[in-house]
Amino acid sequence: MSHIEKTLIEHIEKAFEVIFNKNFSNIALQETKKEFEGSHTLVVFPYTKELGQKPADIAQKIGEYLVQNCPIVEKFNAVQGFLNLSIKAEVWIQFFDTLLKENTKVTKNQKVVVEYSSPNTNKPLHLGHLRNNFLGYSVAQILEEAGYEVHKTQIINDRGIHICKSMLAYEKFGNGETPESSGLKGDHLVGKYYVEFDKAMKSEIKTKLYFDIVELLKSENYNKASAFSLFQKYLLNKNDNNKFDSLVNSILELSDKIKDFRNKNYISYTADLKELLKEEKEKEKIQQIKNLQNLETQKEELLSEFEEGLKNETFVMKEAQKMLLDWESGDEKTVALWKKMNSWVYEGFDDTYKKIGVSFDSKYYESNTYLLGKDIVEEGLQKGVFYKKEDGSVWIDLTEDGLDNKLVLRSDGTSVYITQDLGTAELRFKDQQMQKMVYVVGNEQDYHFKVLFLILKKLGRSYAEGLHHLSYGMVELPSGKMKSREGTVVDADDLVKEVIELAKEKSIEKLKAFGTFELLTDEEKEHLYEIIGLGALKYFLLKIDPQKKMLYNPDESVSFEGDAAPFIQYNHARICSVLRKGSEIEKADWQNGYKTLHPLELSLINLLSQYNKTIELAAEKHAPYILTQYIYELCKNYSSFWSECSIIKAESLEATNFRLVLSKEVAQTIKKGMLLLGIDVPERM
RNA sequence: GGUUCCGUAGCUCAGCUGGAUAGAGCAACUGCCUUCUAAGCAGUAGGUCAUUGGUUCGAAUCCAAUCGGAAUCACCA
Repeated sequence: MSHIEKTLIEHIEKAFEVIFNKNFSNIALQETKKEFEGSHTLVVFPYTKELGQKPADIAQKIGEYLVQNCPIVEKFNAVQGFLNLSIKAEVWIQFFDTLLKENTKVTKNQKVVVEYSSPNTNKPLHLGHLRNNFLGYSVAQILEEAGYEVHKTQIINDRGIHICKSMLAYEKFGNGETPESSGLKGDHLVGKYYVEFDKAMKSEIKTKLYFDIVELLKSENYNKASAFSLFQKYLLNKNDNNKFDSLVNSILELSDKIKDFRNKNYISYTADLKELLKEEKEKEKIQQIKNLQNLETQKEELLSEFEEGLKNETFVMKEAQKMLLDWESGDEKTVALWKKMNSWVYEGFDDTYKKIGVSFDSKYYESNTYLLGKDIVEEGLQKGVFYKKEDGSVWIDLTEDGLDNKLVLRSDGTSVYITQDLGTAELRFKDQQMQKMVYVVGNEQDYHFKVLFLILKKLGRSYAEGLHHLSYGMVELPSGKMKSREGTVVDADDLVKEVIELAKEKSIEKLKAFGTFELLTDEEKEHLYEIIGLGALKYFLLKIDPQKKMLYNPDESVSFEGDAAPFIQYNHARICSVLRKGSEIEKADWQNGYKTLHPLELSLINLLSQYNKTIELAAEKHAPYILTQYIYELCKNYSSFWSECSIIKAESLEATNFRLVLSKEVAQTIKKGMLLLGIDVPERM
């Protein structure tokens, strides 16, 4: 709380006591809305009951008292139950002066581990990873600014069936290709073979027979017997047993039901459910349509299960699964290939991380941690937190906490995802001794982390209370979700390149217009395009509340105007420009000599004073978007100030000096804040 | 079906620990570069805050129900 607020609150408490003979302890002020005069507002409604007077009267009386007795209050206005207070200009100027001198950075004496990025090593990073990376990096920076000791880390998913797919395809079709020979970035090369695998699997699956079966199952005019005979033939080809029998049976039964339902109720596909809903009539019909839709959804689900099942029966898939087993048993050749391809991927990732300006203090690999956690399972069993089923699998009952029963160890004694994460959390704590830990992971894992944290709590881990899942929504395209299989992913490297190119285009004409083009070396220009392009992209991704899914429209691209990074960077560059010009100007004692304060100057001082509070809030909520809002607000105010108030040619030397100092402070705050977002700001643009 | 999250201007989003006439940006329209960088400034227009009910002096905000959308509920990771 600022000195001004404190003084006001003290006097308001006093006023209540003197005028009404009442004591109120937790008095809160709020910012005055722009349309009204003043900077601080007391809302008096909460006190009306106790005081038994009209809100406007209370406001009036307290206002009068404050003007008389509180030395910092200049004047007031009372609108209904709102008492708006104006503070004297010299108080603001003095306040600003102390603001410049004070250094309020406090240390929290706590360590936070921030985990983010966590990619798979079978394909390159995409737009979703960018959101994750920018968020994680920025949250780490903000926590550090708020006084925490921060350790940035990631866990790399470097093992599993997905990597084996790339490896297998590489073995089959790679012909010894390398990043050097192909000119491809390592992660893109490996990603290419991941796609190759998918192609191979699909071509294996796309036999006429397969199509016939699926088509038959999808349609409603099937012949049950022929469906079965086709199906048997297909499976015979695959030399497999008839484990799909029941699945196919269910699908056929559902088809029957749907057909039946249609015939009985005469429902047509064309019935417009939404129209009916709007008019709220024909409720019966609506219900029927819903029932039908329900059946159809069920059928679709079974069908996709069937198709997935068929994929697992392909030769390539079997081979990939064998490869995984080989890897797990430490087969030399497999491990060597795995190492080689992973190293390509890491090189590619490092390039990308470097380009986008994120970094890590440590890395964990799942190949090292996937066996962890079994001792915790043992501990849990002893403590009675877990229980064992007859088949040897270990579970935890979370039904009392509103969750389900959850498996923590397979019946064959191997780890599952959550076992690993338990073990990894324990390992992290051993390594870092942190009080808090932030996992930056997509919201499809909300349930997983709920369970994870709950288990650690039940096991009595000291660090369990400090665990936080920073869950963020998926990045979607106008066409819907990004799917690598359908080729609708936005590749991180491509996007970064595009956005820098775009920045270059826009910048060149601007630079020429401002006469800056000749002042910069080619190297400086390239750097400028990069920080503008990347800045725009980062800001675009960070300014949205993480928990919301966000829409990325490639056609509209990333914004360079308005609420966007270039506008903020532009303000910084502009200030630097005026500061260069102002450095020649004679000094003057603005602290005592500058008496009148423009409303925009006042609000700038006010905003600058809120920096620490903003960081604190952003750190507490793990929310960089709170910081983007603050910086944008600051810039908008400054921009208005810029066009309203002349700096170099101000009305007095004191005014010029004051405005130069004010501008410098704004520029520094912009720079500091933007760096916490991972965005650099230029001195010329 | 259970759980969680979301629904605010044509579009993308703020506001949600209850307070004044619900705010920005984009897109549209009007002005403003002979003056510190116009990636800007000033303005116009655009809203049933999904719906209904409740709590309250006061609800976009809190509670309940309903409607829409998403995620999740694997001996996958």
